[in-house]
Amino acid sequence: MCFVTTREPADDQALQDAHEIAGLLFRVAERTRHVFEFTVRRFELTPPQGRALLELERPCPMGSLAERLHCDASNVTGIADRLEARGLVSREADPADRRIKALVLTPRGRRARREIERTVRSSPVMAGLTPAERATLRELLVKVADSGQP
Amino acid sequence: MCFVTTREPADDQALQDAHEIAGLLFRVAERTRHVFEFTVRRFELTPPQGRALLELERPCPMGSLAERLHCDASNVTGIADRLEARGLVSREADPADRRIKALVLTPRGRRARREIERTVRSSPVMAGLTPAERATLRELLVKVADSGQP
DNA sequence: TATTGTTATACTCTATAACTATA
DNA sequence: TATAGTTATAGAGTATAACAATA
Repeated sequence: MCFVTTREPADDQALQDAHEIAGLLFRVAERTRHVFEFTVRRFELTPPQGRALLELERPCPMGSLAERLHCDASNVTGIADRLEARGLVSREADPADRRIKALVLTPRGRRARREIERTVRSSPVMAGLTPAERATLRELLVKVADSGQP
Repeated sequence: MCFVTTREPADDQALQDAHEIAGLLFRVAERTRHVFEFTVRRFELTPPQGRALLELERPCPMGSLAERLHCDASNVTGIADRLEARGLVSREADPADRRIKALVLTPRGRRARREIERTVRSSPVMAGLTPAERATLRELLVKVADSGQP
């Protein structure tokens, strides 16, 4: 019950799969985004603020943080202002090059970060998979996450 | 070379996998988000505008679109204003209930939507997988995408 | 002169609340 | 009165450009 085309039906199928996977990844990404927004809102944080906090497991110069967040350096000033105003991070000048200011989590910031990370990692997004399926998904996602340019 | 703990080592491993998968999903989601932002910027659209366009494969009342975008209805007014100003959508009042206005893609909006969808679907995110791996990933993502509340 | 971070500006997204038109 | 969409408002994210301090 299957009319085979005259050229590379297997490739066509692979292409179809690729398209569908991209669409699925998009859906899952949207859902992850939504769950993250909901998560950080419980800490009265916006998504960029929450992402900044997650990136600050270790102290990080503001410019480098801008790169990690894929945004202009000038934005980090405002984000850092708001996090600093709430006592979650502090600016610390680099003794060697005083132009550089690193953002450092305060004890309170560390607690918030730990809670957010814990919540994100226990997110319900992949409930409904068996342990074996999760292991397989893990392997495939590692490949996906590592492929291409960051 | 493996000291087994006294209680459910398999469950512990499953839990570890779940945590790692959540982290990986987060990374892949971030990357997908970034690729999408880059994609729609080539059309001089913002991510919410691009997402709105993707949702408008079929005409859709503004309130329903707000639900799909997970935002307040008042935001859709502005997004629709900007898309309409650029000739990508039009508002069409429902003859049966004239409070309802559906957003409808213009021919130009359909072309833009088609291009964006094509670009998203051919995104390089899952390059580096074999056809068999893609098929497996597809199945698992279907489960993930369908599990839990939307 | 080049780099790091800041400030000024403008635009968009977002939620809340008050409003209009329709039902 | 209830609902769909709008408007007003305020806060936040974003990029660009001009700026200060430091190198």
